Amino acid sequence: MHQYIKKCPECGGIHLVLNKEKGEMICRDCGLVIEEKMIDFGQEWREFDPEQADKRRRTGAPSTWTKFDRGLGTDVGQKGDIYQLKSKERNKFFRLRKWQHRISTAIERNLKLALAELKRVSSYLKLPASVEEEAARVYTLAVQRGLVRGRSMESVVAGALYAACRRHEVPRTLDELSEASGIDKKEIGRTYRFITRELGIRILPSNPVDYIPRFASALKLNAETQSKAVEILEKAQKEELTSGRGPTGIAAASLYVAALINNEKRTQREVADVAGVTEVTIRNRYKELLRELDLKDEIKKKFLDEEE
DNA sequence: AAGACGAAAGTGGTTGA
DNA sequence: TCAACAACTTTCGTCTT
Repeated sequence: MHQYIKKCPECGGIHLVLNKEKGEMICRDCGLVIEEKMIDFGQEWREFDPEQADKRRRTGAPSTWTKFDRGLGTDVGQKGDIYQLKSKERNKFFRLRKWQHRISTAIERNLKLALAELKRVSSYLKLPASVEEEAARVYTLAVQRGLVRGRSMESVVAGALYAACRRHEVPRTLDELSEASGIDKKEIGRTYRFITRELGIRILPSNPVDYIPRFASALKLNAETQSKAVEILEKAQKEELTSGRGPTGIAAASLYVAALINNEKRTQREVADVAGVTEVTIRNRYKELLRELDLKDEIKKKFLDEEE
């Protein structure tokens, strides 16, 4: 995925994300899909010898994880043709059908419900289709491995969504997921950790920069301030101020400082609210930022400018 | 009166024995 | 499995605008 600094026509956010798999440009702020028709004709794999070519080439109907059977359902014959068979064969068919029924109903019924819930939550959060798809995939795997047993379906859905968001660098906080799904934050965190561990999904630590656009637009800060915040954030990362700290706190502090510098002052309270952290955390990060980066000068300069 | 600041105690999660 | 630990929160009193 590559990130473009480009303005979103819908919400004015500056971060558009190109998703090559789906050929979409997605706005991280509002989830607007900008160029759905963009097509990547390239292969994502390379062939070095015929054996690999055999393994890697494939084709078939497009399949999707957001349908409970990935749009590839098969039923053991229902129609009249089975009555042409001898009774022995017929019994076999009935047996197969019964088995298929047993296996599939449990999982399928669960999936149908779960995917409906998943759709609900993801549209509430305005998540792009690619994330929804990813979450559906994760959930399906979880069901097949029996990881849902003992956990509520909803919490696993929420956990899958959270994981999908992180992977696609469209992070939502646990609080937001919690609000959208009505599941306790802790519960989501727990199932999230559980299913990612069990399924061996690797997730990069979330990057504070990813939060900037959304917070900024929630605070109605202009694009300049956003860029400033990103700039500050990058400096902070160089100084290793970011490791170990909660990404939202750092993002919030950078925005707060950037807003000060750009004469778009917001109170700590306002920033804290949209970022889902407390004022205290912002203050701590903000102090560190001032101390470690030479932002003091910039703020001083700003005041000098005002006096003129 | 509202916002900013900082100290102190509490909470939940991670880590390492 | 338990204790130490860091990050973050809550709460509250004080200072500044």
